[in-house]
Amino acid sequence: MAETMIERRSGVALWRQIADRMRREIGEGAIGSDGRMPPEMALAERFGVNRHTVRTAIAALVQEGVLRAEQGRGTFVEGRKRLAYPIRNRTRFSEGLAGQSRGLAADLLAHAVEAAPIDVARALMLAPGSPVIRLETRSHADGRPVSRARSWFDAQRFCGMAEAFGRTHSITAAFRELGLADYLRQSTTVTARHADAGDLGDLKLSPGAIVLVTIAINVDTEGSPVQYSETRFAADRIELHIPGAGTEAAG
Amino acid sequence: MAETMIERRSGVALWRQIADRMRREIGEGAIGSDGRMPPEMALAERFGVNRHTVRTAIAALVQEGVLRAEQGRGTFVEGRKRLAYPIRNRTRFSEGLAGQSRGLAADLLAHAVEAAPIDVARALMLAPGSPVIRLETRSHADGRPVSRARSWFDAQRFCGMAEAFGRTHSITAAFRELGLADYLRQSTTVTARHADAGDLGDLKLSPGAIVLVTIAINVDTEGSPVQYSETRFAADRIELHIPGAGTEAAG
DNA sequence: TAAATTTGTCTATTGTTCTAGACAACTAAA
DNA sequence: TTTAGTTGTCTAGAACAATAGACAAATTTA
Repeated sequence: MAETMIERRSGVALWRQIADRMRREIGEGAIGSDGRMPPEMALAERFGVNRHTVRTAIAALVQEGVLRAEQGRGTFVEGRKRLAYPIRNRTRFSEGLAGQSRGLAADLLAHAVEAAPIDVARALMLAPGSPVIRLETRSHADGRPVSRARSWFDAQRFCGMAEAFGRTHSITAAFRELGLADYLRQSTTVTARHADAGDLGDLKLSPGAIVLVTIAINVDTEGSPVQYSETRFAADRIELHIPGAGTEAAG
Repeated sequence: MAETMIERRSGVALWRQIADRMRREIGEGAIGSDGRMPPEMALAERFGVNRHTVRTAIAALVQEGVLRAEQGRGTFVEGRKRLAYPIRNRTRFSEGLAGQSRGLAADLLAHAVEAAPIDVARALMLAPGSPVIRLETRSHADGRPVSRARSWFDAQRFCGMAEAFGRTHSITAAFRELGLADYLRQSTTVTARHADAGDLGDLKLSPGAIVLVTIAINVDTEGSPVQYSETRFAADRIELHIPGAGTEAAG
């Protein structure tokens, strides 16, 4: 059934009325509060117009940066405040974003066992060329990808890492399955650069977008390195928060 | 030169943008403050659109009652608050409306010398059939007609009344030219009825409109009647205000 | 893999808005 | 009376908005 608020022949195009209304309802959280918009057909039915009219309205909001449409998946709310990703001694993906977003998830894009590159070997305190497990993961919040990480682990110590992550979708949980109950962030380096082709695809970015890159080393409670990772965050969706020195006790 | 505030392809029709803007500027007094709108061509040029587009905007405001268009004359601001026409011992047309409106004016529609009808003779304390001057006048405020009066004067005492009014466009000034320095309102009777054909034409009313009719007698400072008049006010443009008994001293 | 869901693209048609020009009708001023 | 200025009406076409249907492309689910 059609809504009452859409007026025809009013001098204001239907798509403009619908776009204005959707923007307002998104702002109020009345629609797309989970980050996902109803399908175009549902909106068309709700407003009593043709699907193409709704598409024109959506296109206007995409242009404004309010929405983002993904073929085959749906239309999502864009342009909300950046999520604050805290970097501290105990940096955990889902803990850090919990409360700020819904639909937190991480998935495994690829994994391999390879000889450690120099950087990785040095960070993990392994001999160059030692076997390491490389995990390519991607994380989502509010139904949109926010980060893409490439992590390396000592292949001997964390043998079933890829499988454990595939089951649990969590580094923390995978570590626990493999006998590592706790780990701490030893160091984090932050840089920024333009998104490359891989970022564009995996993070659904537009050409020219910026990614924040963190290079991090996690260590166990003994101080031995357990993970070296390079993470790319979509800079328009995430900001990194480094708490002051006093906020958290050192490990 | 075109205004900057009119956006094309915005989903809001040009005529709607122009109508909204004109309504606002009228309310602020920035346009049509004298009751008269610029010609359609001037508006079209100002907004950088075709004359027909301006006409659509005007038609919308006419529909709202904000404007009134008169073929051959122009477009005028309508629907403002009724002007308050005060009725007191010293009732003077232009004094009463001064400060409420601009463009006050009165013009002579017709005049004649005739034998006094019974009502008129009684009011003017003349013998029935005595010669009287009949003046048909019309008054404007804010560029629109507000009243239409038929007045009778003693033809002997006020011989050149029609000519004096024709020169001065004012009963008060005409009286003064003819030696009557001051006069007072003796009585006023108010009724209301539907506009007749003459009202429709002279006051530019729509069929079904209402006119307030006042029947008044003015007297000189001696108490002798000098004017008998029947005035028809456009009820949607004028309201009559009769001050309380204490507001003005009796003559 | 297959089916269902969802967004993207294309064609065609209809209705609305805007432009353009001409002329009629009316008013006011010269 | 004539002229200029103004609103009213008509026709025609271009640009934009909305509808309708079909199918492609991508993703998710069964």
